[in-house]
Amino acid sequence: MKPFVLIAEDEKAVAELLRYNLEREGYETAVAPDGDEAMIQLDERVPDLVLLDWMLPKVPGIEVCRRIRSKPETANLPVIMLTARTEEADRIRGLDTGADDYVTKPFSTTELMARVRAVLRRIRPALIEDKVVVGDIVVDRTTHTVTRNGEGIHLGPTEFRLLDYFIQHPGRVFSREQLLDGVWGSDVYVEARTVDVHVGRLRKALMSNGGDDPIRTVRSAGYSLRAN
Amino acid sequence: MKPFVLIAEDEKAVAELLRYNLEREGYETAVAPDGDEAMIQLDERVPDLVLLDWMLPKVPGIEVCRRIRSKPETANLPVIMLTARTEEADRIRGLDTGADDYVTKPFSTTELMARVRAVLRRIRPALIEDKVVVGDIVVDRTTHTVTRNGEGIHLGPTEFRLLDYFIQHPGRVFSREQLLDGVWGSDVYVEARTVDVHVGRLRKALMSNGGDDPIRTVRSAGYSLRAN
DNA sequence: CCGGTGCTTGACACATATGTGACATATACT
DNA sequence: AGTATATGTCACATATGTGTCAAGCACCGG
Repeated sequence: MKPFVLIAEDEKAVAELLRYNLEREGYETAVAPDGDEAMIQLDERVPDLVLLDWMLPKVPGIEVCRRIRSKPETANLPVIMLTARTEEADRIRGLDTGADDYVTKPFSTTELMARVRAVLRRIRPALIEDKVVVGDIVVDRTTHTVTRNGEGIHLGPTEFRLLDYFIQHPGRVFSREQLLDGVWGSDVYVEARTVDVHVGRLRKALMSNGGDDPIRTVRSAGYSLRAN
Repeated sequence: MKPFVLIAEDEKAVAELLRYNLEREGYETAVAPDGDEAMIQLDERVPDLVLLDWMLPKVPGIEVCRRIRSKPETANLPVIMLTARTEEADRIRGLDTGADDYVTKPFSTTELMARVRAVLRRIRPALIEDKVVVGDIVVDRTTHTVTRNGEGIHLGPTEFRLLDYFIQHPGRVFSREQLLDGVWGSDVYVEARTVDVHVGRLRKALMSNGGDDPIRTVRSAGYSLRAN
């Protein structure tokens, strides 16, 4: 069962970005464009996590958060606040209200995804897979370790995140742009060709013990992890 | 290649609502505020689906629907009628005219989205699904793979797009010009004969495992994928 | 059965995408 | 500071895909 995330955010572009990234990391999502809608959806189905915009139309995010905490069935529901305000005072008020984490806009997608994972791991450890296995490759997020056929493999940070990204959806082809977005973050600018180099490094590392190439090149489309 | 939906609706608020929700779900949209405008836009570019208001200024929806059905190139175009009238008689008249579905205002957005998906899945499954099956051929867009009778088939980028295009409308015959437009893009100039070569390559690849030719040559008209 | 038109297909020159070693910086650790 | 490790780019070699042509085949109407 996929973790279900409610996105309470009125800016369409931001909501879409969140939805896209969450879904590709294997979450189920719903979007509420204002505070009222958020409350309605919360009544319909309790999510596993709420991403809550601070300034939400109709009912402000902080009020939504308060109401979430006041109802018994959602009292322990993890909430991550999104806000454009950077003032420390607000931050403290947000955490006081019971938000579990706090991210200021503009945020890096990869960072937010990491926070989402972190919060869920803390509150609902069972929902998050810490160890993913595809074929003979094992990725352990808690220890930051990769093994192939039992043998440990050393990967640099970027190669690790790259493999971690691929392993979310084995077999699926990702364009260089998607990989740059998901692995490097949508805010940094690097050449698309750089992806090739890192894929090459990842390949070399994964094949260092003699196995065959687990990454498939799809000409004019991108790369994918062999599903099997 | 997003599904393209034409919204023929004069009430701006409703049209906006539809547009917002459709675009959020990954559709491309255009709005026509009256019947004349709808007909003009239909001539310019044939959409994948039309949302058609019953009471449309200048040319009423039911008449637009009739005209859509009478033109060969739009005869099978999916149409969903929107209306405030709830009378059974109208409903029947609407379906008689050839609407594929019928939604009464006020409608729930999620319900309408579900109907849109349902109609498109029925009429043009290939637009919605990321895995399409025609006969013994399976095209998977997410993994960029093609299999026939379970055996993997390697296609170059152009051949893949060509097959993907054919599979949108199994059985339908496409002229070389249509294929150039749809597969290569309307901006590049290549010889019509080139289509022949690529069709040949696609055939060879698809028949490499011994199956029979899934593509039909229609002399002096073009090519089509055998519907079954 | 013949001629003509349209289609198929192998060859090939050219275009484009990808793989990879080298290198100059950046960053982290001691 | 000094060392080790990572990173992003480039340049060039290689692999793969593309468009065109032309010779030969298939089909159709007479």
